[in-house]
Amino acid sequence: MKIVTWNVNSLKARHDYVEGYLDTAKPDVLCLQELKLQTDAVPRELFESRGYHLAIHGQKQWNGVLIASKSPLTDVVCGLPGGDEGESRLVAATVDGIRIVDLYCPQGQTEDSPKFVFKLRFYAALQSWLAEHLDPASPWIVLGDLNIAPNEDDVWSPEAFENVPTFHPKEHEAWARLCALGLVDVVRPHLTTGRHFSFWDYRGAAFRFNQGMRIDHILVTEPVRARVRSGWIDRDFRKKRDGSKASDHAPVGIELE
DNA sequence: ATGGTAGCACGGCTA
Repeated sequence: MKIVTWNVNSLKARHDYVEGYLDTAKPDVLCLQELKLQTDAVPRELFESRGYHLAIHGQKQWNGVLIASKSPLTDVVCGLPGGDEGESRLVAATVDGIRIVDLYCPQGQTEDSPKFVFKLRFYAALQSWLAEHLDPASPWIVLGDLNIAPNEDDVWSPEAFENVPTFHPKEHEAWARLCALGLVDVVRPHLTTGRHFSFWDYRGAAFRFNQGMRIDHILVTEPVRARVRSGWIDRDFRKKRDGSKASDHAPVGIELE
């Protein structure tokens, strides 16, 4: 069972990329972020013609999340109570007995920005919501663009990102609180060599210089962790294809037994 | 040099 998370930076602009990904990678579950489309504007046929079921929490212009799954999706929940301030940043569903939470967490802009306050509030609400619903002894997957680089080797320059959102001590505390609920990063152990990032800014030829960050993650509870056979980042999908532009994020995936 | 690029939507915000 192959499960993938991908911030596509507009599903409309990335329609052909997603199509190419579905047909080559053939994920069983594909969780997308930054659809930048209302729910009824999502091109359902792109997924349904390939046998996927959909759970969509869309939004015009910004945000928007979606779960596509070969197996039926049940108990769909949209939105994070008390945390998302009406923005579409969380969709959850159960697939083959696994609870999957697809997240697009706020980016935070700068340390002194109201956006950073929003980000920390979002994480506090996420922590409360998970503490209420998640049982660490049951199979859960919390994934998506979490907009946090948890370790020094998850940013291309820890010096440049000191006290900067996405690599801020307060975010590292939020990350630690998530892990304390019984969640563990199952991708990182499979990235054994080099600097492995999932996001590269469009500016400054960052991808060419591999000046990126690892901010897209897959966290799981123990029953899922025991089934993980591999984890990876599909770096090639950050490259241009047939002259069309890529998302600034690459897909991140795991394979379950 | 407070830059650079992309997407949405057509001026300016967000990332």
